[in-house]
Amino acid sequence: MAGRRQVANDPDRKDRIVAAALEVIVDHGVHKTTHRLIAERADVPLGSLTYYFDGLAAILEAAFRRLSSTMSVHYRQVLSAATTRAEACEAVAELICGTGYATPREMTALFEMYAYGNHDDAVRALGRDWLLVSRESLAVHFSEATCRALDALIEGWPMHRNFEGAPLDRELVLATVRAVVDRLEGEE
Amino acid sequence: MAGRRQVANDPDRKDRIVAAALEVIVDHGVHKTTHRLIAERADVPLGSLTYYFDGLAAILEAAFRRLSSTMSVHYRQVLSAATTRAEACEAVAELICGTGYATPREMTALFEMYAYGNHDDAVRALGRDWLLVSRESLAVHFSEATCRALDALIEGWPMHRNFEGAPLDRELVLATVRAVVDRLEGEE
DNA sequence: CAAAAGTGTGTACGTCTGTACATCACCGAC
DNA sequence: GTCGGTGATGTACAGACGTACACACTTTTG
Repeated sequence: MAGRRQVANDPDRKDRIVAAALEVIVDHGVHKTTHRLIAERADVPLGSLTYYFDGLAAILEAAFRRLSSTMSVHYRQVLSAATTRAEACEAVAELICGTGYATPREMTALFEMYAYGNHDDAVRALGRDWLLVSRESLAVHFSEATCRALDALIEGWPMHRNFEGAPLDRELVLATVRAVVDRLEGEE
Repeated sequence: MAGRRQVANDPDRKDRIVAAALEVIVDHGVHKTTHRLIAERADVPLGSLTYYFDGLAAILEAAFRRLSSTMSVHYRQVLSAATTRAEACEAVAELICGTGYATPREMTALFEMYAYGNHDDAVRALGRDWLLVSRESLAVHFSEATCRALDALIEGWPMHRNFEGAPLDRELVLATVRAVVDRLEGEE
């Protein structure tokens, strides 16, 4: 009978590969992401990639999984810290305007994920999950209808910031959020 | 002196290539878009692509230019048909929920464009232009601040529809649009 | 100790890629 | 007719790609 399994020499090597893959995706785009670029970035031999992963698609899926996981955490943190409706509105504005969620690099990665998800079932599922997570975080404070509307704002507005390059007008964002919340939830 | 220039055998061949490129992008994603796939789809010889375009990047740029042009037209049509504020709100809801703007295939193409734009300056500029066009179309009916908020909704909401697969709740969309407009423009 | 088993790596291979370019088909000028 | 000259194409090629796999190394087993 086989005894205790041996321990990997470098247990977090797999994680390093995934992290490196995400960086390559952000810097070059999925369309120019290759085994060799990732291996170089992660400082591991080329063979490691095929040893730990079943092809490039598996690496990309792991990278995007990491991305959505990272963002979900911050997303939930910001929203769960709010206790009143007013605070929740400010939290939403913070998500839209702030630099914590959706840094420029994360936005780039998110675009790549959305685009790639349309051609890869596993990543598409990841996108759906991410949608549900964000909606659940909002659902603590708002009705389902309001969640859908706010979610659209949270996704759409940072996209514009990404193209314009200029920071968003926080007052305007907050006013819009409050307008939606007041209307759909009923004033106060 | 050289006489009249000869006429191309197939003057709209270049257009066919661009159209085919966009289809390949939608079906396979930019990351799997190749000269050969495009040529096959357009039913032109491989050599035509290098004859008409300076590399794959140029083809992709032309394809995305075609996309944003197509969408701009419909976008403007829907918005310019409105004469009152109420009609303009319904036009915005139509853009978000309707099947004319942002068919599933167009949404996929748009994702590819946004993702690719982060790695190609020409396409990035295209994204900025598209942003300005949509904002100008809205500016006919609304203030600049309102345009920004509505634009975020118009971009963000169809993204969700894309992932959920289910059609949007038109009543909810319309109510949200009105909420934003009423608050930012002042009630009536 | 030797042997076996498992972990990790460097290299080599077949395929596919973008692109250059010699070549062809066609048309107007003479 | 012959002869450029231009639009267009099929092919060939160098390089990059994903991936398989023989091999080396380390640890456990006997």
